Amino acid sequence: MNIGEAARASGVSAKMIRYYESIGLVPAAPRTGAGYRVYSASEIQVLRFIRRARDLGFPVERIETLLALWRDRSRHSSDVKRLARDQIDALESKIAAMQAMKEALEHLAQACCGDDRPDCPILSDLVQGPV
Amino acid sequence: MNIGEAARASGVSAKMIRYYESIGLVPAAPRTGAGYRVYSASEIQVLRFIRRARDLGFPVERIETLLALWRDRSRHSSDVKRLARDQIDALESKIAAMQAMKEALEHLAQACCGDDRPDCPILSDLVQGPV
DNA sequence: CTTGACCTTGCCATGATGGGAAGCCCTATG
DNA sequence: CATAGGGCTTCCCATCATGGCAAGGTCAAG
Repeated sequence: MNIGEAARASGVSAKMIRYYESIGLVPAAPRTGAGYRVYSASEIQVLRFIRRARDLGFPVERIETLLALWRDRSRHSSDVKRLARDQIDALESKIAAMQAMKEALEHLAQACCGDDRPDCPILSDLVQGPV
Repeated sequence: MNIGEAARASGVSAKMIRYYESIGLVPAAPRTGAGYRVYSASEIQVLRFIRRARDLGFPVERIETLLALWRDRSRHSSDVKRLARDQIDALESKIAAMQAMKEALEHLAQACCGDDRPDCPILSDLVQGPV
């Protein structure tokens, strides 16, 4: 299986597969005589694992740990759960920060009549700071 | 006022002030004979404006537009309001995406007993995909 | 044998920010 | 007056994960 096919099968772009290889997240794929990377079903599984972990917002660095746990048959599920909780916490704090921005903006937008006149509490707030 | 003082007064780091100048977000500051940038109160105001807009999550590119509207005395507040609404929408969609990640993870974490045994629905999900 | 699709590597760009180095400048203190 | 320390300058590098492009090799089908 060539890299393009592996990309289609795993949902990870060929570019990213090469990148993951370059940073050591996945082992270097064997090559054909012409230098083409060759993938088998188990590699596809790993790539899909990575893809799904990325979809859950895990940074690549954490995925390394997740993969190590996955490979470790004597792992403790508590370790996996802790990683998940950490990720949940990270997401929560980002969400909270953005929620705060959104609410501040909503307040301002609500106060702005949004017509043809120049007066605008949004700009006033930006220029003089929150009251 | 030197750049360090301007940074302290505006809450924008000296590094960022130079960056904003380099990308044309703020006009080039006048220099002393020795080449030091010099800032006056009105520049500080602009920098503070930028700082607050960044705090509300506006990307620098949008701030350029906000600054233009601010300077334009014949602006329509509706234009400002539209930018604010766009930013609210952008924040909302990012929040929604992260919220979805968080909920998916919470489901998984809830199903993981988190003990010394290796069995873990989180890893199972990553490897075989959401059911 | 040609054509088109695919692969390779390598470089550049993103966005906003920080770090650091090399070197110049200013001020205060001894 | 000399020197030390802190501030300024520019320039380069790194982040994080991803995409794009270009030059060149490869493979398969017609």
